[in-house]
Amino acid sequence: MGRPVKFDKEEALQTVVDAFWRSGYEPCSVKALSETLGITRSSFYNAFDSREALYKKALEKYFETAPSRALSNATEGVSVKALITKTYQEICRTRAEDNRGCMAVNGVAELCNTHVELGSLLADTILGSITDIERLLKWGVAQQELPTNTNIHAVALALQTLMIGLNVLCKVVSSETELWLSARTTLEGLNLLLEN
Amino acid sequence: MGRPVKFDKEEALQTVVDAFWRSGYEPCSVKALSETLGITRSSFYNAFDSREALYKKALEKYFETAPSRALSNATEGVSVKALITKTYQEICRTRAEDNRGCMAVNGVAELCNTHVELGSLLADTILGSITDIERLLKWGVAQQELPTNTNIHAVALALQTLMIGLNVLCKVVSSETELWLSARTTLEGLNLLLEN
DNA sequence: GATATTTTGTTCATATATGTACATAACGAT
DNA sequence: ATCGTTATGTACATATATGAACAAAATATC
Repeated sequence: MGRPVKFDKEEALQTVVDAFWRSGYEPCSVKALSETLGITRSSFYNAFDSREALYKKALEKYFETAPSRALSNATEGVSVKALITKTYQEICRTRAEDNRGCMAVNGVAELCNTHVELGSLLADTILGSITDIERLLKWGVAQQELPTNTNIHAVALALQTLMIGLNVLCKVVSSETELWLSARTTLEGLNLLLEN
Repeated sequence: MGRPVKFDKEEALQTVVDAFWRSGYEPCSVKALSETLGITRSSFYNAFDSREALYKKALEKYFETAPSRALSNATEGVSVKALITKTYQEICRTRAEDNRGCMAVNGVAELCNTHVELGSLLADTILGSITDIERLLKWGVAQQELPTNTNIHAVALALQTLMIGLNVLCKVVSSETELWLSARTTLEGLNLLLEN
């Protein structure tokens, strides 16, 4: 059944994730990506329908290991404060290592005003993340970990804003300690800090 | 003497600010900018040394009217809490109007990993902003508006992170009410909210 | 080993992008 | 009106970028 592909498609996708993540969408031309992968543009177009489609696939793959998945994948019953504290610590740790920030946040900043299709896709991921945080906070109220009068939506917005801020700040402030100082201060103010 | 310039340079610079601000650095090629300005590339290169140099000038002009200048230009004696509250309200208001965010924050997200020169310039503006906020908070402590044990650096980092977060979030959440809900919640937690 | 199938390599066509070079145009000054 | 000066318009050279078209290569199946 036809000539076999010369390169590992999964490995290539990971390479592409790293490229989009670090450099953004526009700097990664089909030519540049193809050269990075060591394939011709011809093979590129054959393997991945288009650069836009590939970016979408890369974004999905990115989310498989993004620190924020801990908030989305949480199950009812966990300590909400502990989970939030740990997740933001993890964000600070990983973002301080490299300084690429979050691929989705980078994408929002780069594309929301220039690329209709990807811009709204990225916007939706942020909105979805806010919804996930709201779900988590509701559990926290239900299990009496958080005050009954907690403004779920307001706190979720504040948490998402914090996450976005950290993911951009890490490009300027590369110390994990400094990033965590920022996050910790905000979380404490929101009464969501619970270090073990 | 010599042939007079055909276009208003100040007006052109403002147009360029808007273009860089909305679309980012890379999408604004010399060709695109020249066409927007209605001049030839020849005139462009003659008027502005390079695209990079023009971006720097545009960034300066941007800061002349950025909402955050209120924090940098503040003089000793003002109510720190009131100023901070008002400034963040103003940020939410203006960012909700258009959804361009902050030109510097956009630039950090886009360029810090791809453009050494502009990347570090933009990073420095963010670091400078943190210093400005620290100065303000010190006044607040000195005039006993803020507690003596205030961790100046930590709160400044948190405020800067909030500002960055809002300036990206506004590309996704275009309601002033929602943005302010996020900002208000964080400021309240930091004990910096003082609405009049 | 001939064939169908799929990837790969090459070429074509076209548009963008940058920077330079040089001729021309439009002014002020003498 | 000529000259120096500066902006502008045009042209040149080169590199990037995209997408399609088509030939060539490499496999599985028969």
